[in-house]
Amino acid sequence: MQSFTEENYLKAIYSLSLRHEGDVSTNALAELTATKAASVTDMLRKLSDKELIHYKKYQGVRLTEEGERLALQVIRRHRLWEVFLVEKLGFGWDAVHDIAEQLEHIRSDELVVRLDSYLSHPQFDPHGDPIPTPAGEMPETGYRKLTEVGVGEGVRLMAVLEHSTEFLQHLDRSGLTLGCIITVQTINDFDKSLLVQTETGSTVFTSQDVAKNLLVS
Amino acid sequence: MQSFTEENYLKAIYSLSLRHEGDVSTNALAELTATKAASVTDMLRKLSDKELIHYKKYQGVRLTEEGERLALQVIRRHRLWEVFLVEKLGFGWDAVHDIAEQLEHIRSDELVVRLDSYLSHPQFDPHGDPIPTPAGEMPETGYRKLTEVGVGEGVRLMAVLEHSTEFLQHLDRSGLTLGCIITVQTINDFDKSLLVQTETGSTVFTSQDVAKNLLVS
DNA sequence: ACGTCTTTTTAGGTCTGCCTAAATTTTCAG
DNA sequence: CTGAAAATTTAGGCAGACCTAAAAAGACGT
Repeated sequence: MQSFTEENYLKAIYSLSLRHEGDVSTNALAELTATKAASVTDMLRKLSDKELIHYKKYQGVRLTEEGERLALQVIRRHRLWEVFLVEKLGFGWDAVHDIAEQLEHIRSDELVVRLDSYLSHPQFDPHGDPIPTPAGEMPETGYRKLTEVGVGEGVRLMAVLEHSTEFLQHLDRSGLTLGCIITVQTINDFDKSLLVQTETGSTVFTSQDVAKNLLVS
Repeated sequence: MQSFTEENYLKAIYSLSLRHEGDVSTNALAELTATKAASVTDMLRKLSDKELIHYKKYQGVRLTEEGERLALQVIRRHRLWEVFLVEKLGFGWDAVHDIAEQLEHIRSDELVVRLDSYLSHPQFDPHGDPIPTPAGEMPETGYRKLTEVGVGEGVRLMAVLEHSTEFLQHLDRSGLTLGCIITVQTINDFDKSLLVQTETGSTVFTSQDVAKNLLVS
């Protein structure tokens, strides 16, 4: 059995290994977990002893099969709870991340099974992220970042990569909601910012920083 | 802000101070929290520094107003989650205690407010225990223990004091459910065991150990 | 290929919550 | 009232997860 902290490290390693090819660095983990590199090294030794990660000193880190299974289990719980908080308790999608960070560590297999069934086996969380299967597989989505879409293309906003309250409230204010259809009107060369048109006809200015966190299909 | 452990000690002190008059002893706390007396002493010093308990060495311990407020807040969360687990997720009343022990420590005021409202402001948990008010007051029930009921008296089973899976499954097997009406037929003098008749007409043998954990009105 | 800069690890320390063993205080029987 | 037993506290330690400072390893420009 793993501690909350260990589960958080596994999740962090998983999510960093999606972001960049190759192994995950100690410094990147330190930043994501808001700790110092030395603390990360301590934990890596421990996770390595438990055979949850492949780790060679100075070489970066990668999840073992078992480590990935556990990481996906935590992510599954996190996303199911987010669905519960939004669908059942009526929280806004911008308010659920921190609470789900706590709920994801509740230990009870039966609870996850029942919650999943109570929520009618949702496939996606309120941010559009796919929910890992009970068997520990992450469904493929094939979404692209909005930054990869060309001028004139019409696409649907499917998911967001950033879950902070600030970012999501910014989207709300811009009228960008999950599932809405948007068309890229202009791409500014010098800063890669975009002008996109929404279903309602209004035009929204979107910086690259925002666009790279929007997934479309 | 308190740690999980501190919250558990506050809850333990609260529940022991209901059981016996006067201050709570170190040993009683050690038994309830499944730790050693020396560890309890450590924690009492800490809680005393935070002014959550009245504590004089060798004299036992009592919650301050603030300590009681916090204890009741934890108990409120525990009982609300138990209602959720039984009413919404379909758990048996014998299976929810351990999960609620974890959920009760989730930190979010908004979550408790929404959960309470989602559950339609329940007054009692699945074991018949009253749910403390948001203001931090424990509702009075006036229930008696079944051991205090005389022969021939007909009463209604309102709550149970013991929440272990084993005890609750025993009640289920005996046909004793919350809300059922029972009549005391016989009290055996030598071991204080009872014969009670249920609504359905069947007669149930009830040892004193069981009867003292049944609350009726 | 070499010195410098960056990254990572090691060494040694803190704080929390637990432990055992020993000392102290309280209780209670006679 | 007193001395043994019981309850409690103190002393000193350990493990988890973090820290700072210093050492070691790796990366890189010239």
